[in-house]
Amino acid sequence: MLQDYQLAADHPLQIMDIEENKSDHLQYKKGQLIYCENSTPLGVYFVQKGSVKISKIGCDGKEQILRIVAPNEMMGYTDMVSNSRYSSSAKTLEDTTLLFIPKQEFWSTLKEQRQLFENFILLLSDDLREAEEKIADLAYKPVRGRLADALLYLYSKFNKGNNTKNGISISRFDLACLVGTAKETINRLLSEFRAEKIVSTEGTKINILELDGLNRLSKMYN
Amino acid sequence: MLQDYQLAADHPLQIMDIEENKSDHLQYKKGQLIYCENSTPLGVYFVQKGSVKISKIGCDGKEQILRIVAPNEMMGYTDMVSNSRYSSSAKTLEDTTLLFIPKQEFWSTLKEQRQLFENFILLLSDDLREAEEKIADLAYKPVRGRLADALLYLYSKFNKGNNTKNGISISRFDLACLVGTAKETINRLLSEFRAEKIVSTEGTKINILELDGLNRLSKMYN
DNA sequence: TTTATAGAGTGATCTTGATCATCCAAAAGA
DNA sequence: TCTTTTGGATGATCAAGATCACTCTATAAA
Repeated sequence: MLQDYQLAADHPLQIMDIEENKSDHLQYKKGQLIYCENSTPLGVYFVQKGSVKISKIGCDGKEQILRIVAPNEMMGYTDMVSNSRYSSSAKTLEDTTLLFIPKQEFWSTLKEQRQLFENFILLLSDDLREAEEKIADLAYKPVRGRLADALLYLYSKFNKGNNTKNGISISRFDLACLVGTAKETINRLLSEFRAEKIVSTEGTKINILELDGLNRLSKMYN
Repeated sequence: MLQDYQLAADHPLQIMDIEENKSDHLQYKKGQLIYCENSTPLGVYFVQKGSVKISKIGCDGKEQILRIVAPNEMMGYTDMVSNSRYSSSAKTLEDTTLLFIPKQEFWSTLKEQRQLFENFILLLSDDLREAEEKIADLAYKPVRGRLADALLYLYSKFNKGNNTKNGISISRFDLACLVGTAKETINRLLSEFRAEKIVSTEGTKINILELDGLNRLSKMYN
């Protein structure tokens, strides 16, 4: 049975010869750890349902979220291809179903198909460009602009098929870790955004009312 | 004539079939622009002599240096393989000699040799891990620790063969752009480092006196 | 030689955002 | 049911680092 997956949003990847056994599908509860820093990568994961945060944790417990992995996206490949330990941790943001592909199988599938190889290079360089963008933003963009960026990022991740109506479910703490700031600062800025009618909140859920407003804020500083 | 190059410090790449014509060697003066944001990549560059800073510039003129490219390293590949405009600029830090390899030639060489393809993937994922490290540092490490990191980074870039004796030549402004801070802050911290006998300075040149001291400072915050 | 100009170095001041301390509401557990 | 826990929201205070305003020195230009 053949199954379509994606290396990333824009790079479709057909993984051939993968039997869809029940055993391949890993079920994780919300908040569960998938892998952690310094453990050894044994393969790659595809998110089928749910979402995962990839983050680095500093000595004083500070966490920086590097990316969110949404359905049909792959995760955990960087450290695996470098033959090094994981340099970040992966934890589910909600109940999540994953497909695990062992290292050997990943490489052999890639080597069989030249196109997949090229797509993988494309995926890595897109990741790199995104990371470099984030570096520049962290260095010089004030938190206000970075929060706008983060909300737009989450919106693009979670509202792909326009299925949910502009709602983002993420804790203030995780949002702070994504933006690279303290959760109190996030609360204060969300209050401002609420006052400016850019977002509304119902508990943990954040509704984007004015996408243009966020885009304007995002561009204000670069 | 065959010539050895490297995709990165650890990934030797033999670029075959490249004639060493005089015309292939581009000479740049110190401070010259090689390419700038939003222009179209036409190929990749190998640094043969000198050094290049890759940076992004914000609206208020703020510059963030993403990496320094030293001899035998390649640059400008990320945007080229993504088929997008340059997302950063490249400017020489000193008089520099480059080798330019056109896009077509780069791809065809890569496709001829499976090993090069794999090395390229390794290079990209190493770059990505380095970028993610930088993201976490920028988010939570104080400038003091980041300056220590930057000096260690520059040391590793410029003192590869242990040829120069621990000296780094970089303007305070460029160092500030690398660390992601203001040049006044760099001056103040360098004064402290001088007082602590970790570095000494002669004009623009920074001499590292205590490599261990820098390593200690770097690890103090993560 | 004299005069600009560029970059190092430092003090004074101000701003952003972190930290500490609560308070409140909702959900979960006993 | 009551109680405990979890996460949101806000005020008060504080500190890291940015900004402004200089001085000083070396090099380049006139």
